[in-house]
Amino acid sequence: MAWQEAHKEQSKNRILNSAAMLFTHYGFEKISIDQVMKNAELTRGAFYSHFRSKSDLYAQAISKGAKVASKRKPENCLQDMKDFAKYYLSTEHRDNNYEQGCPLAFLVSDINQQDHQVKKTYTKTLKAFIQQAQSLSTDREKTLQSVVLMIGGLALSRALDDEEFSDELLMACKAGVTSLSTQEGADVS
Amino acid sequence: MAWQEAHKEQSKNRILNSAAMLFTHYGFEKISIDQVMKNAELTRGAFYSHFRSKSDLYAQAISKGAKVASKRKPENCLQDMKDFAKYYLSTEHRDNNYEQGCPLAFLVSDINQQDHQVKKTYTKTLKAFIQQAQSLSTDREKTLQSVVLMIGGLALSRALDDEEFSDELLMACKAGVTSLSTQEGADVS
DNA sequence: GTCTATAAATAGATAGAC
DNA sequence: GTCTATCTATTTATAGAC
Repeated sequence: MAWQEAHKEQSKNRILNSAAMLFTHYGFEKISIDQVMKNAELTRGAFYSHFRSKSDLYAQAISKGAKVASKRKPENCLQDMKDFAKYYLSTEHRDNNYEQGCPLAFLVSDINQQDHQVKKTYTKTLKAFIQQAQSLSTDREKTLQSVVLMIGGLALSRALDDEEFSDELLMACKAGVTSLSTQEGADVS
Repeated sequence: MAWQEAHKEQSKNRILNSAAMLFTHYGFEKISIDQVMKNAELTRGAFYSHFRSKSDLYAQAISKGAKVASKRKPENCLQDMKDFAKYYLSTEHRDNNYEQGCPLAFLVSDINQQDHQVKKTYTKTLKAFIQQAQSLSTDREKTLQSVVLMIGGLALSRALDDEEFSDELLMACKAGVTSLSTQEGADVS
């Protein structure tokens, strides 16, 4: 790869990381292109050399953000759903103590308002997320239920003003995922 | 009540219904005060006689919207969770064929970005929703899991670009709620 | 209480220099 | 590719007439 291409790739990555962080922390509509670029240590004018529009950035940031969140999870998470849920439904994730939260949960109800490309990318990202969870399971229906308990539970817990209540909700969802994966061991047909 | 007060109350109700409808259909940030007022057949200037700010309207619209959604549900819904889930997780609700969708699901990931009053109202509204579900159940943890499957499942299904996949997700959540309420009958301790 | 008019700020996107 | 400067549109909120 030529020097110029490598430099461009590097800039684009800085913009994407900046966007994924800011969008998950503050929401897509609340963040301007100017803020994204300043955080990436660039200026507004340079933006359009990398993306066609703010919406184009959104789609790519969702994909990127989910990959980063995926790499962050603990090593033993791939062993069973229970460990994965413990990480995903942690208070640290809810309170966004990581650099980026999972876009699937943090932005879920915003996606319906966006254009085709954003919805398409979100759908693809959720499918990959389910695929990953499915590898720890045999029953697709139970996998879907676990995924909804995780993404939905995290999203709901973030909307609440009552920490004790929010904690209770996270715990109930973790217990739900555990229960679903335990049922699999003793499958009844 | 004097005529003037009754008139004011009527105007405020028109604004609230307009806002609850537009916010759930198009999102809070995408809708301007001007659009809310035009839909309520009033002009922008009149808005501030009823609400202190757009955020104030948001909080009250969430509360109002949840009440309207609650009144809409079929008669037999109060009998068991299964019937309630069938209504809540229907494709009609997902596709927003009603005048207003349930704000708890339609706006869930937007709430975290709003001010204290909005989060407070959302929390109170969710608690009332759970209270209603709790009356059909004995196990609080299972009630919370069912509520997350419903609100989270509906929110997720709305973000998807793939109708078949979205339908599958709704079905899995309905099955999850059914399974949870069936487990209650044969409680194992 | 409702209207018209306007203030004041911010946003997405483009133009042109280097 | 990145910069500064600017265009154009939209927004929340306020002022003052009726």
